[in-house]
Amino acid sequence: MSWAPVYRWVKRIPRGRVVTYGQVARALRLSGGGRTTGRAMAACPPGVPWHRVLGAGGRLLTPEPYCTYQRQLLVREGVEFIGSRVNLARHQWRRGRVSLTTRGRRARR
DNA sequence: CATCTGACGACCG
DNA sequence: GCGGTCGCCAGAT
Repeated sequence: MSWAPVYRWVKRIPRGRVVTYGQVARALRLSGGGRTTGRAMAACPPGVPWHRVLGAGGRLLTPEPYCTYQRQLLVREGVEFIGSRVNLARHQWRRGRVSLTTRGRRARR
C-alpha cells in the first residue's frame, strides 16, 4: 500500500490548522479508518507536516519524544491548547470551509 | 500460513 | 479523566 496520497493530502494543511487521523481516513476513504492514517504517518517522509495530524478530540498521540516536539511546533504556529488537547473548534482544518471562530469573531456575541 | 502489533476511534463503566 | 473492549487492517516476525 502506498501512502503517497496521504502525504499529499497532509501537505495541504495550512500552518496553524490541524486535522485528525479519522478525518484524513474519511477524506481519503482509507479502509481501516484512522488507524490506517496512523500507520502512514508513522512512516512519514521529510517535508510532511506530520505535527498537524492529531488524534480525536485534539489529543497528541505520537510517542515520545515526538509528542513533546509536536506540541512545540504547534504552539509555535499559534495553535491554542486547552490542557493537553488542541482547541479543535478553533484550529481544525475544514477543506474549503473556514472555522466560524477564526473568521470574524463570531462567537464573541 | 498463524500471530502480533500498533502515531485510531467509538463506547462503556 | 482513566482504563478496557472491540473492529479495523497492513507489515513484521
